[in-house]
Amino acid sequence: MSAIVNEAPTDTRERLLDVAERLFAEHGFDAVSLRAITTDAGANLAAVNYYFGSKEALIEAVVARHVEPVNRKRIEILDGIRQGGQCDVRSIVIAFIDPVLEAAARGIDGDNRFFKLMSRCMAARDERVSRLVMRQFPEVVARFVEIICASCPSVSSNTAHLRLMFMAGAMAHSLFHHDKLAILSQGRCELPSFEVLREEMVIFLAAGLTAGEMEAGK
Amino acid sequence: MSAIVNEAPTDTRERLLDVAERLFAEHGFDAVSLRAITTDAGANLAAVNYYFGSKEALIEAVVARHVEPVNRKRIEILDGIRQGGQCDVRSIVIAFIDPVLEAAARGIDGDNRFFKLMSRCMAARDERVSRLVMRQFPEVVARFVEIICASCPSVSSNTAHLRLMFMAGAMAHSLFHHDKLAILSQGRCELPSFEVLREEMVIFLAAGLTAGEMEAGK
DNA sequence: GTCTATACCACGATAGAC
DNA sequence: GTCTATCGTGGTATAGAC
Repeated sequence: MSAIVNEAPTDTRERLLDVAERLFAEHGFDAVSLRAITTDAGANLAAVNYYFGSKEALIEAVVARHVEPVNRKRIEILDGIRQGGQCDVRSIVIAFIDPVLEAAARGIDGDNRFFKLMSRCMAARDERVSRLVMRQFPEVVARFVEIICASCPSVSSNTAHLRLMFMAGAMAHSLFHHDKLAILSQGRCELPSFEVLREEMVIFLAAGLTAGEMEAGK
Repeated sequence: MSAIVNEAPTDTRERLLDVAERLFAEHGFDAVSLRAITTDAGANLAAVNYYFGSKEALIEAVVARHVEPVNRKRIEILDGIRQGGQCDVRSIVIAFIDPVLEAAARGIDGDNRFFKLMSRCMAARDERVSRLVMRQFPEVVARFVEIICASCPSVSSNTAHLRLMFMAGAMAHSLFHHDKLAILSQGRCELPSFEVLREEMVIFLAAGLTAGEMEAGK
């Protein structure tokens, strides 16, 4: 199909990443064969192994391409918050969520490719993605825990860690499965736009993060 | 190893389910081969296809064995709440979470097999598990949405659906990944017991569900 | 009915030719 | 750098033994 067409001046390696990303997001890591990827990318079967070493390494490369900038952006936003002196919980939640939504919006096509990819990773207990997560997330976790504790004096470090985990799970799951709401609700729930979903998420998670805090202040 | 040992008077079909459950939970659906399952269960390779029709159907059977009683219990608890007239959000959250924790506790071994299994399902966009979920969860969703709306007058049906999804995601993710907290936190967070995790979850989720409600009442 | 042996095709990986 | 050939392993289907 897209055999010799060189739509963009991308080299084989990059074409493989693009195709793999699209197929992985839609069908899952295991359901997509290297043969499907290389055929679609107009490359030879052995190309993946040549450029990446293994299917596992390809998966890691596909994921890392998105996760790294997202986490960099998160920390960047947290830095801005700390300097600004403002520490309301709402902006903490937004610092966690928005880089993900923006990364998705940057995607070439309008579908939820990035959400799907991300959520597939979070549930993949496989070592292939786990390793990447373990290497990259400790810093993000530490930064968020720190600012949560600063913003909510009554929340201990242990609790902050747990609440961060709840937040991550809620976000990943809803971004991944929000399009199933119509069926799950038997038509009683209309599909939310991403703007609505984002706002609902922020409200829910901010309330959860501050649970037990006194509600006196704003 | 466990070749001809007939530890319990279980038939082949049940042995296959037990072994598959254990291996799936630990390594994932795709990582476990039918050969590994049948060998461990002391059965022939073709046994899975004979009893279940396919690996996909085996997966569905393994999952359904746990999901069905959990959802039955959830609705049972909700019925009790409605009759009792009490409608505080805390008991709604507990009605959602506890059947899962109890199902896990009923497990033969002390590990988190059931959590892992459940979480693997939630992220599996595969049709194999999706179909089961779609068939079984609409009633549960409807019941929880109904009681959330009744308990929180300012929460619309749409919002209730979304918050339920946040709750599901937070629960699944934290049950699945809580044992990674030590690494993710670089040792700064101690592993919570399930009692602690449960209580933290209830607090967080109850706060999220009632977000925007007036905090006058208990 | 329950189970076994076995054959089939697709998969990931790799060695070596070009 | 790229491709072909090949190997071991995966899920599946079936014929037939008990």
